[in-house]
Amino acid sequence: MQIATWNVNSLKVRLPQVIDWLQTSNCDILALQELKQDNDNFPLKELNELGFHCAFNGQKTYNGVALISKHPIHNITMDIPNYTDVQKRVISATINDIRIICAYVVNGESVGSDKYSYKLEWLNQFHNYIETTLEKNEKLVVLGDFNIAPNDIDVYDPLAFAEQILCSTPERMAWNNFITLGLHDSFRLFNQEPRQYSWWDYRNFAFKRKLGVRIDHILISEEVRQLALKCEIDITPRRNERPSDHTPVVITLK
DNA sequence: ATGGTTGTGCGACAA
Repeated sequence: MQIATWNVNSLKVRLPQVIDWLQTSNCDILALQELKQDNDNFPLKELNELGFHCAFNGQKTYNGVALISKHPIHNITMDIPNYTDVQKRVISATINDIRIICAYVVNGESVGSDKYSYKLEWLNQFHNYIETTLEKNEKLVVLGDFNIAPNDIDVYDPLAFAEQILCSTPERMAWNNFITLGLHDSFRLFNQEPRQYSWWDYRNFAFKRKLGVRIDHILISEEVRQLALKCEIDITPRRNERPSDHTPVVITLK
């Protein structure tokens, strides 16, 4: 059983790549972020015809998240309950007895900006939502674009990124608060190497120059950790024509 | 590099 996360930066543009990747990877559950389209435009018919179940929470132009699954999707929850947020960033559901939370965390633009304040408040609300969910679901996977590089090893130039967006102490504290809940950074359970990135800026040939950041993550509860066989970043889609700036991260469970 | 590129949607804004 494979579960993956991928920020596609426009599902409209990336749909052929998503379908191609679903078929070549043989992934069971794919969590998408940054659909950048409203629900009326979600390619439901096309994905259904290929045998996938879908749940989606989109909006025009920005944000938007979805779950695409070979298995039926149950108990779908949109957004963070009891937190008023017009931006569509979260969708949760149960698939094969595993509770899945797919998130597109606020980017935050730059430290000290209004968007940064929103990011920190959003992360606090998200933490509370995960905590509540964990009380009711032993098998939990929280995955998506976290827009946080947890440690200096996750950044190509730690000095340049020090206390900047994606790497600031308050953001990393928010990440550590997820870990304190008992969740594991599944990628680092299996790989301690540097230069393991999930996002590369479109500008300055960042991908070719291997200047990336690891900001897309799969957090797993202890009960899921017992099932985990591996977690890998698949950089092949980043080599596509007209790629997303992010690439998929995939966990394999027993 | 206070630049650079991509996406939405057609001018800015977001990332």
